[in-house]
Amino acid sequence: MNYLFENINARNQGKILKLLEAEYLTLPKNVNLFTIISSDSFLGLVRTGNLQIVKNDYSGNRTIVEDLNENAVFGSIITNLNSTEYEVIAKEETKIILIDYNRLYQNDYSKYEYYNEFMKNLLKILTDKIEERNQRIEILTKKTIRNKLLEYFRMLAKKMGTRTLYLPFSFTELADYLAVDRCAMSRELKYMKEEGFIKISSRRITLMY
Amino acid sequence: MNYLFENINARNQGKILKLLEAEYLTLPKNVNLFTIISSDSFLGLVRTGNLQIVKNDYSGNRTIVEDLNENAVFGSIITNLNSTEYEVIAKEETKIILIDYNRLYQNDYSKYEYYNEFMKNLLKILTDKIEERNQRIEILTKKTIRNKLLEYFRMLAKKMGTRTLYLPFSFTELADYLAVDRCAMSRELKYMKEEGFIKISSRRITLMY
DNA sequence: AACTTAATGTTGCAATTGCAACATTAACGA
DNA sequence: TCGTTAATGTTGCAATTGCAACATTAAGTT
Repeated sequence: MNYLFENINARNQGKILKLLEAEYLTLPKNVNLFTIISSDSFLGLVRTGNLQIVKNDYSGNRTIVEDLNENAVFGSIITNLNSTEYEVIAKEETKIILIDYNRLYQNDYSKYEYYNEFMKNLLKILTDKIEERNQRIEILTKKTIRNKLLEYFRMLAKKMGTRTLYLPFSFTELADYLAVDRCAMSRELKYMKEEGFIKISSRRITLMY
Repeated sequence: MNYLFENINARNQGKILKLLEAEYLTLPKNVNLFTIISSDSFLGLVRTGNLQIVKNDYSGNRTIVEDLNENAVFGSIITNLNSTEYEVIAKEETKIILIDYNRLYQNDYSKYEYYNEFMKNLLKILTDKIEERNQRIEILTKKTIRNKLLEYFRMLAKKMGTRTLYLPFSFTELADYLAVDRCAMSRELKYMKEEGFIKISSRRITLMY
């Protein structure tokens, strides 16, 4: 895991947040961030709780763009939020920090050695975000629901190092993530169970191959 | 466009490249970078020419991960290349610079003020890469070939600011990009032409809606 | 120009999928 | 605990798509 403040002590952390005029916010459960603030040019950091970035497009489709937990970074540096199509929803009470995105670039803080560390961390986080996107693209690129599921399961299993994995979200959300019809996915999972490929009990899935 | 050396003069550019022990390479047409070098932990910069990062997965599918021209940045900071599945192919003779990825993080160059600028540029480039990925995900998320095509055309048209757009790659490559069967895509394009949605002459496409 | 190779176009057909409509179960709030 | 809402499961059916096989055209090479 990469944290924005990795290798930066609490004191310097505070200095950075002050330099950048960071803003502290608490989002109640099920509240959309954009009902509280209007700007979309920020770098956000989840302190505690859980956030989802959700896109509702004109044809009524709903997609989870990101599912964010403690220490996760979000904002227009990562997702173009400048559209009414996006919602940033707290799935539970969530504490966040917002940093004006422009301040990151405007000033030259290179004289503060810890700021350089901060930038390095940010770089690493962005690299990870790209990797996340690449993985999703990898999955979406598969031509059948079964192959999308298998690719996804394979990745999760690899991350966890076992053949048993826990879905980080619900089946409804999984269907969104894979960009397939939930019912069709449910049917495919049934077939895969029947053929002995996988075992499912609630969100625990075991690969049998 | 964002360049790695934006706002850095030639002299300091040279210093940075020296600090980072950058390596200069020329790739002949149709040559895979990995037939020349073995390391995959680098940050690459295209000086002139054209590169494609292509993935061949185990089931024989071929996908263009990236299509890179002058000033484009590539490497494991953006795409996990640590797999024999990837090829970095020069579509024409291409000059590149390679920087050992680890050197970016290992040392503390914050004393060089231009290095901070360099990091900022890199940050901006990564942000753009994420945006690229998000756009592709947006497209791949559409459920029909027609909607994928329309979403893609819409984005290109928006970029160009007109209803007429030029495909940056061939139809075969477009099918890869959209992750659909080329023949099925060709059929769909025919229908769209017949219905008067679009006009096509070679790679120039005009939106009629 | 002749030849080779790559790209594009076309179509029938079977497989996969989305959609709709509904049943069942789980989760949640009063 | 009851009632409500959200999540999950199920299935028929029509639409979409991938696949295969082949024709045509364009591009590249000698």
